[in-house]
Formats: sequence, structure tokens, C-alpha cells
Amino acid sequence: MSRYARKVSSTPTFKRLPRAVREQQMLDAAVRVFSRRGFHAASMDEIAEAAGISKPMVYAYLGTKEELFVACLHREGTRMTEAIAGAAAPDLDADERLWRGLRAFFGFVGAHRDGWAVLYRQARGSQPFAGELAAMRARLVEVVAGMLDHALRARGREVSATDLEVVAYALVGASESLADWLADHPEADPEKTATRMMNVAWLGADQLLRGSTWRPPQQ
Amino acid sequence: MSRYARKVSSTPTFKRLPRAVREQQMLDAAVRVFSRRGFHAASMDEIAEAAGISKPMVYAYLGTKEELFVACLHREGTRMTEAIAGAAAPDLDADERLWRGLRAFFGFVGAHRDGWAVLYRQARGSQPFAGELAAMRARLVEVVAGMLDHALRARGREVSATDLEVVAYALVGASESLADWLADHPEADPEKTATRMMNVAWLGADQLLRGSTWRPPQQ
DNA sequence: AAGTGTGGTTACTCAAGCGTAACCTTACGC
DNA sequence: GCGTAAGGTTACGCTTGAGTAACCACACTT
Repeated sequence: MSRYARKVSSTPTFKRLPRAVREQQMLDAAVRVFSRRGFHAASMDEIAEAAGISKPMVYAYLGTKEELFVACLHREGTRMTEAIAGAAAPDLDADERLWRGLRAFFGFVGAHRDGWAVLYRQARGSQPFAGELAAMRARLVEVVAGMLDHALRARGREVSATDLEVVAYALVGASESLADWLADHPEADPEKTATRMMNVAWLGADQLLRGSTWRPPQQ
Repeated sequence: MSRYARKVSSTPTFKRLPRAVREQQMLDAAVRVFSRRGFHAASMDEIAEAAGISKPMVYAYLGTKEELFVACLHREGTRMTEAIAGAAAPDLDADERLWRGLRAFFGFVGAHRDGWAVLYRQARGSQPFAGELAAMRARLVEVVAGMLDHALRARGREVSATDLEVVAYALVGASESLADWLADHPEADPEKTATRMMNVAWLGADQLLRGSTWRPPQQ
């Protein structure tokens, strides 16, 4: 007699599902639990239960807790980046592209309020995920910087790569910040938030594109 | 004979220090360790060792791990807010105040690179600390919003509280984002970063203050 | 009908690390 | 010089939860 007890599964109870389906269910559950509890406080048991499956299956398909979190981050991140990229076609004017990109971004966050936003917030801190996150942000920054660069060249001007990067970084940061605000204000309208962001971003960027700069007083 | 072994402390080895001093040493150590490892991966043992003291003393003075983290956050947060508040005297023009505030902010972050920035990043995610962090940010947002409001009234204009809050939120977010960038680029100059931020922020804000707005195309 | 691989389960192990009980010792007020 | 509180230590206990070993069963080939 083995030391493991046996259970006669009198009822075959539930459906067997193909791996791809189960993986998505698990990711859905993981995103919910990680969001509500935070990475640290979330337990694999709870995630498994929320997914309606047993823990070893989670390990079998998605690996360790960290790997699972990275998988969540990756899925959500890809969805978001695609939503934005799909909206901001490269053949439009700079302001039109920026506007559509922002609208897509805030629309996405609004639709995934407690999903994406909290995941994203989580990832900023803990080293293991910082890399994954940094890569996502880097793509966004690159896109924005490219946009600005394009607009500048169209006006016959040129700016150092670092300057562009920093401005892009600031714009992305401002957007993230407003995304947090949006996630915390369930009544707020994503579209309106996008307009507000556009106001801040474009009016500033527009000035910069025109060549005006602010200089510190008397050194 | 007790079950605890005794050690004849042949050498009285090290100095006894008053509580206030030890607390600061512990906080210094905690900030370093939390920064390097992250809240989750940091262990109380390591913090105690880094502080050159034994674990029970940490518990005796600063309480549980969470309480310790909050204490770190609180100390660093207070230092920062005071640095900013001290720099941005309320009797100056809006742009001058903004400039000095930003300079103080980036100066602080530059000086505490791996101290403050990572602590701050940590706190964003995990629920227990979100409150503490939110309070800090709320103060900053309030200050910025107040500044904008003041400048607007001086020009005889008025804007809804929500609009102000959102713009302030965006500016604070952009600054935080650049602070992250600064923390990740050891060679970068805080002063220059502040100037860059000022360019983005002020040129945009200035336009807004003048009354120009961006509107979405054909609804 | 036997064989195999994929989907599934229960019931563990085992390390990490928070928090503490019990005990020592020196400074200082009285 | 003596009591006591404040500063300090060692050596645990005990929970939590990540990760796994061992087994089950159905759906398919062949």
C-alpha cells in the first residue's frame, strides 16, 4: 500500500480541456488574484482555485510563481502594445498619431482597470520583473521619440537622441500617471482623460517642436 | 541549566548607543537593503546585520517588517517633501516656483539615487504601502495644482478643480518618470534633468495658462 | 485490447524567514 | 553600592506557502 491515499473519483465531475484553453483560464485567474492581492500576498493555491484547477497543473503549464507573473505581464503587455500600435498608423500627422495612440492607451486601461493597472504597478518595483516592464516601456518611449523626431525633421530641425528620449520618457510617464488616476477613479471617462493628456502633451510638445525653449534664470 | 547557551562576552566588543542613534542606523540599513533586494526579498536578518545589530533590537525599536518599511518610506518621504517645500517659496512667480521645486526634487533624487527611487518604486505596488505613498503624492499634486490655480487666477481665468488636479497629476507623473530615468542613469545630471522637465512642463502649462487648448478632430 | 500520452488529482516535503522567549550587562539615579 | 531600566544577545518555534512525487483515467492510436 502506497503512502498516498486513493480517491475513487465516483463522478468524473468536470471537463477535460486542451492545454491552450486552460492556460488562458489560468492567466485570467492569475491576473485577477495578483491584482487584488499583489504579487507577494497572492498564493499559488488561491490562483489555482480561482482558475478552477489544481496547483500542479499550474506548475505544469506555466511554471513557478515568478514565471507565472511574467507570463501575465507579457500577455497583458502585448495586448496593450498591439492596441496602441494598431491605432497609431505611421502615415498620419504627428498630433493625429499621438491622439489616437493616447486614446487607445486610455481605452485599454479603462477596459482593464483592475487588471492591467495594478499588474503594471506591481511590476515597477520588484527586480525580477523590472526587465520585462522596462522592455515594454522602452518600446513605447521609442515610438513616441520616433514620432517627435519625425515631426521635427519635417520642420527641418534636429535634436539630440538623448533630448528626444527624455521628452518621450516624460510624456510616457505622464500618461502612466494618468492611467493610475483613471484606474483609481471608476467613474472617470477614458476618452476624456485622453483629451486631457493630449492637452498637456501636445501643447508642450508643439512648443518644443516650434523651437521655443525654457531657460533657467541667471544660471 | 537553561536550554539557552551562554556566551561569556570576554570582550565587551562594541559600544552601546542611545535609541535615537540606533534607530537612524537601522533605517539607513533598511533603506539600503530594501533598495537592493526589494521588500519581498529583503530579510530582517540581513537588515539587522547591515545595521550592525541583532534582529530583536530591530523589532524592539521599529516593529515588524511592514512597519519598518513604512518607517523608511516615511522618513525619506518627509525629507523629500521638506526639501521641495523649502525650495519653492510661495511668494515667487509660478514659473520660478516650479523651477525651484523641480530642481530640489531632482537634486534630492540624484543625491539618494538608489535610496529613494527604489523605495518609491517599491511602494507603488504593494497595497499595505500604497496609502502612505498616495498621501505623499497627494501633497505634491496639491502643491502643483495650487500653483497652477494661483497662476490662472492672476490672469483672471478659472478652471474646474478636476481639470487642475488632472494636469497636476500628469506633471507629477512626468517628474516621477524622469526621476526613474535619472536613478537608472548614474552619469546623468540632476540639474540638467530638471531643466528638461521644466521645458516639457512649463511650455505646456504656459500654453494652458494662456487659454489655448487642443481639441479632438471631428469628434 | 493493449499501449501511450495528455489532462488531472491528492497529499505530502521542506526551506525560508518572521517574530519571540529567555537571558546578559552596563550606565546611572538615589 | 545597589536597584532598575535601557541596550544587547543567542537560540530557538512555528507558520506559510512554494514546489513535487506519486498516482489516476480517459481518449486516442495501432
